[in-house]
Amino acid sequence: MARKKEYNESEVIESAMSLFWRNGYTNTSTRMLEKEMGINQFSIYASFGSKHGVFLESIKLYKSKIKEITNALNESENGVEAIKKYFYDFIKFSSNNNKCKGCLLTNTVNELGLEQDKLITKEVFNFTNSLKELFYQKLKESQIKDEKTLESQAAYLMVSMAGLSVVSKVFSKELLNNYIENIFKNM
Amino acid sequence: MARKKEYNESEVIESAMSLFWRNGYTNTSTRMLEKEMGINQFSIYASFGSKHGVFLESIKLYKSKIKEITNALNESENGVEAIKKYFYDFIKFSSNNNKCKGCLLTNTVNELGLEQDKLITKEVFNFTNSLKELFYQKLKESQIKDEKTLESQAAYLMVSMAGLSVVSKVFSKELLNNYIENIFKNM
DNA sequence: ACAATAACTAAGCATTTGCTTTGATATTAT
DNA sequence: ATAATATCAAAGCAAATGCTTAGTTATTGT
Repeated sequence: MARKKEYNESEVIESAMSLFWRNGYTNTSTRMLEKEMGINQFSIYASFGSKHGVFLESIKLYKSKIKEITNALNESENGVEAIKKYFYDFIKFSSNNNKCKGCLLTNTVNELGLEQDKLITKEVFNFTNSLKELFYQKLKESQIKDEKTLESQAAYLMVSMAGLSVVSKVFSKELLNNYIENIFKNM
Repeated sequence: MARKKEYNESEVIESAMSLFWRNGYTNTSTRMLEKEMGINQFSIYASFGSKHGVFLESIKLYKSKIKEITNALNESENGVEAIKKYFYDFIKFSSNNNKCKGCLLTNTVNELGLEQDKLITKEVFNFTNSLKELFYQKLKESQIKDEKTLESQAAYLMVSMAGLSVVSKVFSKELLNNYIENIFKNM
């Protein structure tokens, strides 16, 4: 019959994801993808259909990666301390030779806006909502607080986390640590 | 002698700034600028040299605009309450028919990264540093706290503000209000 | 009135973009 | 071995990008 592919689709997506994460969607050209993925345009289009197709697969991979640290939070029994650890875990997760790349999902929404890529937008809101829910559960575990306070604090932490995912790309580790410590000082 | 310009340079920069603010640098083309500024490419290049030149003028204008709300903070005597007001003022400032466009400076750093446009990067750090300093002064006015705490809280508020300038583009007014209220709950 | 000159319109330039086509190469079942 | 066919490399496509170059039009001091 026919020849076999010389590349592994999930391996080349790993490189693509890394490139999108560093440069954003628009500033990543198909020529750059070609180079980074190590396969040529024909193969990219044969496997993923379009640049956007490669991007969607990259997003999928990203989500599976970040799931590891949300799982750690989910399984922890340290309540609010576990949430704090989640903040620090994220910084480590998104760091690449001492520089944070932020969160691929929030980066994308920030770059393209809420309207341009509805699919990504939906992914982001799914993620932020479940994160808020997760924070709520963990807060409840370690604190005796009324419903309203729990809800308010969970929402606050979620927005703070979204903020962190962006400012982490710019500010020093020192400032970020101070940021996290102050957030949790009065939790 | 010669003919006079039919447009006012600071007027057309107002439109350019608005366009850059909404779409970002890369996603604003010279054709779009032409349309929005109401003058054609020849005139744009005659007046500002390049797309980047138009952008720098837009940044200049942006800074003069945001200065109004930092001035309000500077002149206030309400200490920490004035800082809180600054947070709310910013949201109002960046709102355009009920949608926040964030901060043009942080948007740009976020889009282009710290390396690509050193001039903008410098502007941003000048701004964040003076904002931190301003927060420090206002905290000092209304609180009896040791140097270290003041420094830490000022830095925390500055990073929170930077975070707000980004997340404001995405989350609802309700979530943003809750975010601000929680930040200042324990100040 | 008119020459001088700046501002205008619009066409055009090279480069880069996402994507496609072409034609060769390699691998498979028979 | 060979026919079939999926993979590859490389050239090519139309559209969009930032920017420039004619060539026309309007306003000015004399």
